[in-house]
Amino acid sequence: MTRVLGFNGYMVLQAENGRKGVELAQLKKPDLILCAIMMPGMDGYEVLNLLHKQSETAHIPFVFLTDTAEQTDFRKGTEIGADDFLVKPFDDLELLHALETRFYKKEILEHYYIKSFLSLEKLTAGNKNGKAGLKTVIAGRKIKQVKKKQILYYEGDEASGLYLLLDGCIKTFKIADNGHELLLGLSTPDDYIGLYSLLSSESYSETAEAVTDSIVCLLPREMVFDMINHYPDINRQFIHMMASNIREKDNQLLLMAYNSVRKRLSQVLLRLSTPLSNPLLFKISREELAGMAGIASETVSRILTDFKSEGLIERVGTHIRIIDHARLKKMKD
Amino acid sequence: MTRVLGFNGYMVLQAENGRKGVELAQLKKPDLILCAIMMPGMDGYEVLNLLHKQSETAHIPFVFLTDTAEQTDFRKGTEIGADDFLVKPFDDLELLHALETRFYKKEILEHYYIKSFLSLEKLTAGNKNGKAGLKTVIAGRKIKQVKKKQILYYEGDEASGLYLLLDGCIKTFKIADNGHELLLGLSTPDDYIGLYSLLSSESYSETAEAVTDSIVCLLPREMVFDMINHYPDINRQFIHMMASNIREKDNQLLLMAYNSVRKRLSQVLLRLSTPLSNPLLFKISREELAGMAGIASETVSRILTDFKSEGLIERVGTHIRIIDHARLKKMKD
DNA sequence: CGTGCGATTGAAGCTACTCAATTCTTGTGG
DNA sequence: CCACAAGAATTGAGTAGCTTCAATCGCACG
Repeated sequence: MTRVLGFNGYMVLQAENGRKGVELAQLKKPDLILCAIMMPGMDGYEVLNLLHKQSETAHIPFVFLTDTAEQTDFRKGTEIGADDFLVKPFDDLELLHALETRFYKKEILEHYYIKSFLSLEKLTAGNKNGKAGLKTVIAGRKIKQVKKKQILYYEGDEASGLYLLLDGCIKTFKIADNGHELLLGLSTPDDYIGLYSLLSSESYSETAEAVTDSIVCLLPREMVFDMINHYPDINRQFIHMMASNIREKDNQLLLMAYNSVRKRLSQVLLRLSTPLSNPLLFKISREELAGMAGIASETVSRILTDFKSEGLIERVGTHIRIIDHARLKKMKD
Repeated sequence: MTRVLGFNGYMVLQAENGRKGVELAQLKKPDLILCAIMMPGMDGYEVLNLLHKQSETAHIPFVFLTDTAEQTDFRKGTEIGADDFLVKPFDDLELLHALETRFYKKEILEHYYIKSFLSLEKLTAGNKNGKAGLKTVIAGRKIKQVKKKQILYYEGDEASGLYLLLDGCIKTFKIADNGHELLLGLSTPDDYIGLYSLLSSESYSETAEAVTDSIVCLLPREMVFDMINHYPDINRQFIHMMASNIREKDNQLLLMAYNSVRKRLSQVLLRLSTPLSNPLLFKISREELAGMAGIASETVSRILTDFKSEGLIERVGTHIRIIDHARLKKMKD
């Protein structure tokens, strides 16, 4: 591989084991890292983990090399921040192609890199001292593309960090014994995902899945705690976010407990109509609506038809447009 | 009044208006304050509010003087921390009696004063520097008795502070349109009440009512923010408390949305069995159980009878004893 | 020792769920 | 660009599970 890459104009540095590889990466800061998963001593996951804890090496694209025979935990790798997997046997062309697409994608993500910086900067609005410090703290954040329906993390996974959604839409949900899923959050750009799990324990308490193709930025666990401890503004924002969230959940709890599905669905529609880009027209699956309101998807269909005939909403294809916002709000039980 | 009190061995200081009264109180730190509600310029509520913001004057017993004719907002007064009301016309004996009971009660509450200090100290466990500072911060907290069924605060009231429950039991709930109430929290000694409302906005988002006679300690708004800003340990504890709370609420939401009332009630019973002093035997009204599980109280009765015949619980009078903890946990939908 | 509130039980009715069939959308391959 | 298939949405029928209303019972408190 070293030879092939050298012929093609790449400059290659080698390390004979995991520990030396980490040291080399920290010293030389390469443009990309290729790393085997199965290694004696420190394995690939550990290498990745270590490099991601350091802000100077966290943003370097990281590609795992793995054998077909090995049972590879792709999910684990993706979650802790691997960018790609190269499965042996692969020929020279495949190798080069993989690296090229990786570099190409990195370029695309640069745009979002700036965006994530702006979002994070917002957190410290008004705080002059230490802003330079924040820059170095957040310099090492990792930007990741998530395809539609791809899982960001599963309930029970180790909470590796906090996700900042830059583009797209991500839902978090829990699954009940009977297989129904309840949507807990529907995140839009600039929202934080997994904050509560990160702050309360070691593992995620819900599953996060991309509703549409999305771009997220992963802030590693340590970085988040650093931010909270060193930046009072961020601290305050997080506290405020959590406290507001609790109030909202209390309201939802009340709704779930004592209101008809009609009312619940109307509230869900209103909740959706605020944050989304086009405030009155949006596309969402019945399944998802059902998950948000805690009802069966068939019932959603029925009620939406009722709402339509009552002139509250309009259906444009599978899109929904809210017509009578006021009357929807005043919905009786 | 000055004359009567003087004859009876009290030393009395007078102020001609609200502003001067505040200054005098701050300067002389009296053992008790008598204050009219209706006054030109600064009214009694404002006086009380100002004095409660200062830790040196916050703990001084405060008694309002009011006319029968005046429409007095007793609730508002009690909530912002008044200890008693003297309604004119009153004779000398009534005046003296009121003051004596006030001083007597203060003495009783001294015991709880120490207890509240210990609770607060727990928050800073492990933090050595600045503990002395904390002592002065929390020195001015106010201890209050709340009788059974008395309201601590109503939903919508201005969030004047955080309550630390020292003794008794307090429930927080919201009321649905159809009149049903949903219990959001059942606090036992050492719990904080109203934290989320305080941190997220100006007003309480739920109602708090004493289930049994209780003793609470009011930490004024400013004091709480001071504590959060200056004591990283407290900050961390609060963040952790909130994050855990969110996770718990998510679980409840899931339960409410997709589980049978049987399962919901079983979970509620389990939830009750952990924090209470006697872990397996407790007394709670059907109404309250219904409020926690979000179901009708009649249904609670029915299900409890079922549980009993299935050997899961036992009813001793109106008390409930959990027999088969394990089977209750594994309850199918 | 009575009284009143809370708990229990019964009966009836309705909401929203499940299962199943049909129609509509969307994405894919030729 | 169209046809087709797979999945999503809608509609229908039947029913379980809870709620509501109402009557009776029993415990706890003064």
